[in-house]
Amino acid sequence: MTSSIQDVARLAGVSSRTLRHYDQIGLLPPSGTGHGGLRYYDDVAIRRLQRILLLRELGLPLDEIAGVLDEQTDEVDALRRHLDVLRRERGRLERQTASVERTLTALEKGTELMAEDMLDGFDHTQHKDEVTERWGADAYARSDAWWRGLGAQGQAEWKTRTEELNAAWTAAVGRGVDPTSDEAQALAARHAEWLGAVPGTPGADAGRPSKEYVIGLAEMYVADARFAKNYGGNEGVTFVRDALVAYAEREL
Amino acid sequence: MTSSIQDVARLAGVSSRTLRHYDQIGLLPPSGTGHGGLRYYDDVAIRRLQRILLLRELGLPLDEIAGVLDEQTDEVDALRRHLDVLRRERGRLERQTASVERTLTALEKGTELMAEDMLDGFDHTQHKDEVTERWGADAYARSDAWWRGLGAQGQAEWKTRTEELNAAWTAAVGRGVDPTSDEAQALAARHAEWLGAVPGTPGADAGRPSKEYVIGLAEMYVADARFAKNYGGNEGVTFVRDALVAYAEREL
DNA sequence: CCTTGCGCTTGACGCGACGTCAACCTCTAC
DNA sequence: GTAGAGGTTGACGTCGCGTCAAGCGCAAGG
Repeated sequence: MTSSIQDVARLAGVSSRTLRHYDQIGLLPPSGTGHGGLRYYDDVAIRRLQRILLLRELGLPLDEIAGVLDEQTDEVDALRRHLDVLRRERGRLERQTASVERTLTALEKGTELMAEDMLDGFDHTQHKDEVTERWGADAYARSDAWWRGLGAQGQAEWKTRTEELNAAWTAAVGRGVDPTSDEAQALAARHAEWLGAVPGTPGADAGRPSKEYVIGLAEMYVADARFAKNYGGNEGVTFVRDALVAYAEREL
Repeated sequence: MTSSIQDVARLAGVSSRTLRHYDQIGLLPPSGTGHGGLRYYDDVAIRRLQRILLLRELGLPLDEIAGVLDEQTDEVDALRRHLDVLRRERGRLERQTASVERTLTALEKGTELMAEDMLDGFDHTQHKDEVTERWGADAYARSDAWWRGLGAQGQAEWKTRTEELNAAWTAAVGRGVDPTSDEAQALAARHAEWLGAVPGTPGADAGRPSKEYVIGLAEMYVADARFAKNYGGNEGVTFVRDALVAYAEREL
């Protein structure tokens, strides 16, 4: 009892292209070929196809399936390895979903804030006291003038970037990476560059903030509870500090 | 202040190949090129890169990122759409993980059973009563002889296929597909073919089980509590019955 | 002056599992 | 004779780059 490729395809719920693909890669050669190269499948081939489809349904890559079916690999082993892959992937997606959700709420909060008083924005005047106290009223005045000069559009854009940076930090914290890892250091670089873009910050004229300023700010982050909620709790804010300090020591 | 491609790559924690790719697809053209086509990036380009990387980190495809950055798409909209994609993908992975876990335990249970009395295997003699009662002692005898003739290896393989079929059914139930969908019907086809492979079943000589046998068996599945746990509870077993009946009416 | 080596360039293939034409063949029915 | 159904092989596209391969410009060392 042999069947044509379309019959098999309909029976198994796959496309004929898939069957020809499986033939091409040697996973499921037809049991025979007729006039003009037509492929014919007997019930042995169909049973092999059904095992292939089950394993494919479980997400195994085709070459793994080939290994399992040709007895070169233990099925239970292959499935266990695959389960690891699935779990990691799922974890990645969970973290990514959470990141996107945080970013969305941040953006929405940002647009709310935008409708209110601009000067209550995140990093700018919220830190007025610290800025004037540590770096002088002059620095604050320059920073404030720059902020006003941005205009509504520029301020909104700046806020967006600020929220993005926060979201990136909390995402990195959530992934549990090391503060000295390339990833965290890249974030620290972005953070420093972001700081350096504000004319009031010491060293901004040279294009990058001064080492002392960055380290001082980083320490202030852990000392001030208001920052903890911006960077994902105590764990998050110490992570940010460690990354920033490491970066400042190395690059500034 | 312009930087070379390597400087930017290190700063941002990506490869230079990535930057050239972004240039190629028009996502991030360098701010200028020098002698021999060398790419130079100013701080505007670097900030654009940083926004790109943040959005990429959130899992957005590059063309979506381009749309967002070039203001052709609303950022919040894009993220919300993306969040849908992420959630669906995560759900798929969760179901897949669960399927693999069920299959693994089924396989392990199968190997345990194999070590015990073979004749206590799932579908064979467990149904002895029903088989003899409905289809006669003759059918049972032929089925039994076939089973013994399989030998230890063949019996083990048969059990594996049986467990796989069960796992596929419960997976389909978990995904909530329709009993008349192509997917469920393909499973029903596999189920019928599996039944037809046992010489004792009516119609097996013709290569496929008889319509009445399949429907009768399907109804028996919902009537007998022992089947419910094999196919994922009451919901599962009625699903299996519906799919099998629909298939038998159409194809047998 | 020549070589070595670094950093950069463009160009191209590879991955995974097929979808989707395109161009052609074979058989049947009208 | 011709249209149509169902098959064939061949090749490109997907997505985000990694990874050669071959070559160019420039600086240091022989």
